[in-house]
Amino acid sequence: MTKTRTASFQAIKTEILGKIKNGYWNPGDIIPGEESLAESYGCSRVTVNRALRELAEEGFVERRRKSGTRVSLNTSRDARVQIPIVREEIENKGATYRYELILNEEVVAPTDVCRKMNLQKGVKALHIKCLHLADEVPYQFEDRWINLDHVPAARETDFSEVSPNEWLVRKEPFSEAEHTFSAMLADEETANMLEIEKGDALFVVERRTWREKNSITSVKLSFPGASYKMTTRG
Amino acid sequence: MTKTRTASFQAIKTEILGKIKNGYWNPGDIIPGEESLAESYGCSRVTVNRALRELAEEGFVERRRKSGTRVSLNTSRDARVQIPIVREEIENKGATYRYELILNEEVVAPTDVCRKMNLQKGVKALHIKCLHLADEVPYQFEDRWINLDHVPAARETDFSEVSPNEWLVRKEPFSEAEHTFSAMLADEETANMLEIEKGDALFVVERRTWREKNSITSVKLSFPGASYKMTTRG
DNA sequence: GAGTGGTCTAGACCACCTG
DNA sequence: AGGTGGTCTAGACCACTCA
Repeated sequence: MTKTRTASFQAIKTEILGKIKNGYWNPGDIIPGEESLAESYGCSRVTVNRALRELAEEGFVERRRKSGTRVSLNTSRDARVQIPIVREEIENKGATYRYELILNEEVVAPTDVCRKMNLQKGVKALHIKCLHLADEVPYQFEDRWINLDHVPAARETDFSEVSPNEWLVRKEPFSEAEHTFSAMLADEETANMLEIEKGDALFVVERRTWREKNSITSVKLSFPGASYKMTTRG
Repeated sequence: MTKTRTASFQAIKTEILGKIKNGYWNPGDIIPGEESLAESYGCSRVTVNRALRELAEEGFVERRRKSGTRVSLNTSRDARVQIPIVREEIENKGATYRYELILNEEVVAPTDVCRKMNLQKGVKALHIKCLHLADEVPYQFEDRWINLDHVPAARETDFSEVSPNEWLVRKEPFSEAEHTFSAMLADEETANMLEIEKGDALFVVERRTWREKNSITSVKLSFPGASYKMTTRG
């Protein structure tokens, strides 16, 4: 109603969010349609549309054609996590980055890897293990499988120079990624690699990426738990 | 050029992303202006604008007035993490949720908590410990501090019935939050609470929230590492 | 079938940044 | 000072979904 002079989708977003916050509209309620809101805010429908679209992206409302826009029931919130490139992450801390290739072989993928990457049984894939160091201190142990069907170029790449992480980012950008975070105890191999004790805490990130529904890679990144923190704002 | 019949910002996004992926435009390169792209795609500038705006949000390009749009140098990407409400998380798995209050006292906050919550030394705050169970199995141990200066109502709330998590969400659902994920070994108290062994792996989420720059709460959530996974798509 | 959101257009003005 | 992105408008058509 109060037509803010600097009328904008931003102001409308804030106003609508305010009405959700203070209980004017409750979870599950349907809020007025775009047209009606546009009229009451004295702006065009496109502007209201953008405000609502962004609120929907941020999870505050849910929209459906015909039935309209309603305040989300689900109170959970999205937060953004930055998934950095290891090298950049280390260098941003002012440390010197070093990379060490441990293993690079084309072998038949074990069944759990086949499942994760939608591979047929018995198909060969590229298995790579490597270590990322910050100022010569082990920082991250990487255990990766690459789908050679979709990334054949990986076969002829010299991963002793470039880390598969960076190479893939540059050559094979992904469209979809799935990350799983968990905590576990270090097994012997990982402990040796990271120069910690077997049974120490590990922060583990498992990442699977796809390009147009084609599986590209599946990787397990292990960090010494005490040292790794990932921060996000939400 | 090839005006896709279903011409759309989406198609333009894909096309531009393709040119970034296949190296037609490299990181750091400036890509043509909106007007020029609009002309070559045979669409309006607003449509190109939306495509580029979303690519910028997703981190593929960076935009600045006057200087234009360039392909991002920083290859890191944002992913979205869902931070669920414990009860919903458990119930969504089909398990029965139960909540148990362990501790609820108003005490002088230790220095590390003061620092985290911007409290003056010697100020009292509400300290709550509680346990969330799924089908009677300990699922999450919560160790929380609430700032009574900004949330005085917490003093008179009966947290044996409502978990502080849900109570706060209902009272102040839209505060700013910061999350830190890490892995650590269970200390004795946490191990007892979660019915695991001391030294087992824990997945730890620390969350701090604010309302208008006023610190509300600081909480440490511990999960048995092997059982907790947090998934994200990006 | 009808109502709502999803998107597009053409033209316009503004705000910011850089040279 | 001028170029580029940021946003707004009015009107239009489409697509999905619910009754």
